Amino acid sequence: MGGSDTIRIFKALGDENRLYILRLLNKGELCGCELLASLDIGQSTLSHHMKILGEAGLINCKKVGKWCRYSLNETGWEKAKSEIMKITKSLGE
Amino acid sequence: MGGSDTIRIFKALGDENRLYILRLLNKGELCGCELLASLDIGQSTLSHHMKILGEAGLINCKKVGKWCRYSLNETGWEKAKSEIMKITKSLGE
DNA sequence: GGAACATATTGACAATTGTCGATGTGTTCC
DNA sequence: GGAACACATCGACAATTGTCAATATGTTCC
Repeated sequence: MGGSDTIRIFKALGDENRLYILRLLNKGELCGCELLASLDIGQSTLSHHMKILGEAGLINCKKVGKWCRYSLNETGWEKAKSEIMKITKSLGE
Repeated sequence: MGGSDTIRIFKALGDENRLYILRLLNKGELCGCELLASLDIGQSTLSHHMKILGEAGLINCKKVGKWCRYSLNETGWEKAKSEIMKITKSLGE
């Protein structure tokens, strides 16, 4: 069962700053300091959010020198989609 | 913009009991007392969860006598899907 | 090695959330 | 009307969460 995996994903999506971060990453890879410039939160808070998004499988962090190049990670998104599709299968027939 | 609407939806999805309720409703309409029998929470807690799901546009409540016939509501689900599709548009190309 | 930078971790705190028991509201049926 | 039932609301409380400042870790470049 995709039980608590799925919960973790939707929890991760249920925060304004995190959703905003994901919308930014949709346009391409970004590092933490670039994200920080677009948000109104401290660096430690951003780091915390990135951890939650990473643990949910929604983003990746590719280390390049002292930077993290953050990008969307397909696996978490696929789980979210498939859960929604499973529940709404009976709708719209 | 579908801003805080979307947040409310994902927040609503990010709870174990609520996700379980939605999976049950996927199989068809149910009233509160039927849901209650399948869960391990009190009646007031269930009512609270149903309110959150309703405000998120994920379920409907069709009043029939003293019962509520709860069912999935397409509008919330469509918003969730479209938000996910929008963010992941750049993936899997 | 040391300064400067990017990110992670820690500890503290306020705000939000999930839960409960008790009570309120509205309906059915005797 | 009154009992029994389904659901909603209220007030309280513990657990979780988002945030910050301070500090730690790891990297680059002089």
